[in-house]
Amino acid sequence: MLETLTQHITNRLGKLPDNIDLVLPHFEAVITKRGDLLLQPGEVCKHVYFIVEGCLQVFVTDKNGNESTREFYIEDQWATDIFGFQNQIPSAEYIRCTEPCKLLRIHYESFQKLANVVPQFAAIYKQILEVSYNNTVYRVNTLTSMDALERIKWMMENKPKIMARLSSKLIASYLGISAETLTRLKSKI
Amino acid sequence: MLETLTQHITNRLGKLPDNIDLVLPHFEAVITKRGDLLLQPGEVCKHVYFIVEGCLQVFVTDKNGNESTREFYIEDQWATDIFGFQNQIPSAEYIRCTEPCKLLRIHYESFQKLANVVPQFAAIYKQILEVSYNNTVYRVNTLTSMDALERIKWMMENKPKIMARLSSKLIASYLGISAETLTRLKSKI
DNA sequence: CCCAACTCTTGATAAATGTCAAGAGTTTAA
DNA sequence: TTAAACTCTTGACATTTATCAAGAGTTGGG
Repeated sequence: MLETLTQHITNRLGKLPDNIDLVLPHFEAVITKRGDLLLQPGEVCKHVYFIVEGCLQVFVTDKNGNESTREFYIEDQWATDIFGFQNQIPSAEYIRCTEPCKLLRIHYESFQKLANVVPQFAAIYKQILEVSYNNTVYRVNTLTSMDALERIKWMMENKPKIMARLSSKLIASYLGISAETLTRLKSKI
Repeated sequence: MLETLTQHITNRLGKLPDNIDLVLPHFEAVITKRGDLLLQPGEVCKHVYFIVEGCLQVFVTDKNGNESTREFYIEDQWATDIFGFQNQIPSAEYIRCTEPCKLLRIHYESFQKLANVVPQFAAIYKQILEVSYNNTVYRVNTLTSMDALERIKWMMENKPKIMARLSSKLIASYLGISAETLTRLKSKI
């Protein structure tokens, strides 16, 4: 599994950093089942997860227990509750495996150490932070400026893999609509 | 105006950095009128703005021309379209002064130079990026998991200054509802 | 200081989306 | 392999929110 991570780092930096051996030992393999929870509200998020295989759903629940998905992460991506992680404060979110997963996780202390000691690691973190922020900004703008049908079309164009891979219920929870509305509107396209 | 920025930097770093004189000369004062646009969709965002006095609205428009506000920024905050700025690509957003403003702006080239040369500047940027990302994550979660009334209450508790300062129309555009709905629901609290 | 332009509120109505229910199809885990 | 648990779709209906309109109040730039 570490080869996947090595490849990911190489791709991001353009070359294999010579200090890669400082980085890899800090990662621990985790094998999960479908439905496993990696984080629950109130819990302090101790890890950042790199996805070798599988899919993670980051979500919250409302007063009625309905789930709203903030983001899905798949192969070659990183998932965590960044703010809770960086500040080591209780999270408001769940992280769940939507399918059996092969993950590599790095603990808070290791992460901070690498970020301070290995400039390439800090650089990758900054890259990911900027892209994540941008994605979330985009998401706010789609949620406030598009109706349900437009958001569905947006997702089909911009997240076709996610759209094809996950159940309607999960997709609907990402789009901020009910599963029934998703079914009905899809037939109008 | 530069004193305000100096104070801001001191507050964030805990002390006045000794290389502050490397930083300040890169900032240029901008005085605006109510309604002035600092950025329009399609334009490449060349500056980051520090608000000494006033309020900036970052928003998009939908197919009908309705405005959706992504964020309001007030005194002692920074505003820009970070992704468009960092990648120097055309923006999708507007930035507008909701009132006459006193701003300090820093140009893209200067910003990159300082981020590379002055570690404290890079640190503040990282801080702001993390907090901005967190705010936006929170915003996605409120937009998808709360109804209009809950979002209004959330805003009254979490953004009371913004709520008191801006018109209903602007508040509504931030909450993702019409101004009429805001009026009606406010009377139910 | 004044008036045109904006703002807030309220009503009537329309449109979008949610909720509940039920049946057929599909998947999963023992 | 099979039963139980999900999933998808559709219908009927309820609820939320938007839209359009109009009048009273407020404001800010000349």
